[in-house]
Amino acid sequence: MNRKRGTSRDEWASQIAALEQGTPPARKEPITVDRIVTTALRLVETEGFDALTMRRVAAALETGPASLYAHVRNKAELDDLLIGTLSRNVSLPAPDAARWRAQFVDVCAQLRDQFLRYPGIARAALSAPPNNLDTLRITEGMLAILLAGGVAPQPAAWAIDAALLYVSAYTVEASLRGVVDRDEMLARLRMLPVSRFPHTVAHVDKINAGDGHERFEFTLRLLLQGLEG
Amino acid sequence: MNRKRGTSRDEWASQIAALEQGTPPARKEPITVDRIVTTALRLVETEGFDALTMRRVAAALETGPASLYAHVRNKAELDDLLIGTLSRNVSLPAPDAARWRAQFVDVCAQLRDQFLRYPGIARAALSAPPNNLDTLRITEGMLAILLAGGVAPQPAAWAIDAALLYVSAYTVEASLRGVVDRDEMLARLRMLPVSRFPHTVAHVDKINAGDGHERFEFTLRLLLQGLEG
DNA sequence: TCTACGGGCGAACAGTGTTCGTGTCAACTG
DNA sequence: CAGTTGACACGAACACTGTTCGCCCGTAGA
Repeated sequence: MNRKRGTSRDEWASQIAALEQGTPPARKEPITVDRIVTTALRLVETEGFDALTMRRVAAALETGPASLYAHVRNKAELDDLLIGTLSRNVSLPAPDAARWRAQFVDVCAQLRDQFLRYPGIARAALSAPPNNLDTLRITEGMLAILLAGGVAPQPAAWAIDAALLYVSAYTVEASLRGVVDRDEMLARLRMLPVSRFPHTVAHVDKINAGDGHERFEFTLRLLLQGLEG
Repeated sequence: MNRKRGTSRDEWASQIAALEQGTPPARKEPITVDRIVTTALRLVETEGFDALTMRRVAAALETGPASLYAHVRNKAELDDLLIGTLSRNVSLPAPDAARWRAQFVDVCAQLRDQFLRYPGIARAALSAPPNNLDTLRITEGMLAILLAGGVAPQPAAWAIDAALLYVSAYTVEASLRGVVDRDEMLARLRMLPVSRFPHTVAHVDKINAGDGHERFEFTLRLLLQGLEG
């Protein structure tokens, strides 16, 4: 590719080349933050958060890594944008004092499903929490639900914080669960010496139980049950 | 350092050199897993988990990174060893049915303090949980406390899981808290438009409140309060 | 028409985890 | 005591990572 001084001659040549190809102007559509974010999300969805690399995103956009830094300050900022986009996907209900607990659990479940859809992305959620405006939108919605339910502001704020932390930790662990499968871990638990781990081996089946997100909802209900006094 | 074929001549020279120095044989004490772990822990304690690098550990041991792989399979395994060592530092009480809640909270607080002492190491705890024998020792102890308190096995197992996840998430966030300070975040919260974030700005002081680990113990008590029926 | 500017991007820098092959010492064996 | 063996130490390199520098170029404004 001889790129020596682009005169009208080169332009002429590129126009002719454009005629030859199917796509009309063959002009590469410009890189935008949105294109970066959607590309990154697709990458995380298919290959996991560890595969989310500036180079991989750039390659998927058919460019070099340096091009991304005109639109995104950091990889950290990219991570923030991702969890912001995910947060924008959860819908907040109008607070209903009658069923505030169910509403709260539902919001958490939405967030959980968003995180589970993009394996490992919850690690990013644990590194950026309060700044993001989209995250604040969720906490505001949760606060509205709890206050409508008659919960005092202080316990409400702390419960929201705890719930969000739990959702993140739960999804981080869940996306890790794919690596080591259940049966293998169950077998290892059974190998434990009964002398040192009596209760663990006695209830090994209870420990690993929990089809679907039974465990998840159990914890949240436990958290909410103690509220409102 | 001429290292050409170490004959008895070199040995002789090194013995003489040993005489000159204070330390008797000047023989580099061999690398062991323990030395690696303690060095790594010191590194994390002073510079944080991000500074924990195979190269940094090797440099602190005055060697190259390749030397570590004779004793540690992975960096992941090193991380596991670290959280194992930390777990070994928490002492488990003999279950007392009368004060099972306090005992449970105390164990969690011990783990929390261990994690807080080594900033960021909780991220490693979120990536290795159930395999480690030392972690299982803690869950066994917790299970003993809860069962002694009259909690049913299934809720007990789930509550333990939830508590451990919360401790990890809490400490991860806490070690991040050092980067962005409270006042700055509080100021940003006050800038929010009241139209969109009415409850958040109304109770901004409650949100950020919680001297010490008030928030931490609040959440755990909330979790335990719902148990035992 | 000329100029300035901002995005695109190749190349490079400083790190990272990990492996290969070679060295070198210690202890067991004949 | 001599010789071999095997485990450990480690320099160098590989394939990556995030990030920056500086150049090119196309468009917009004067």
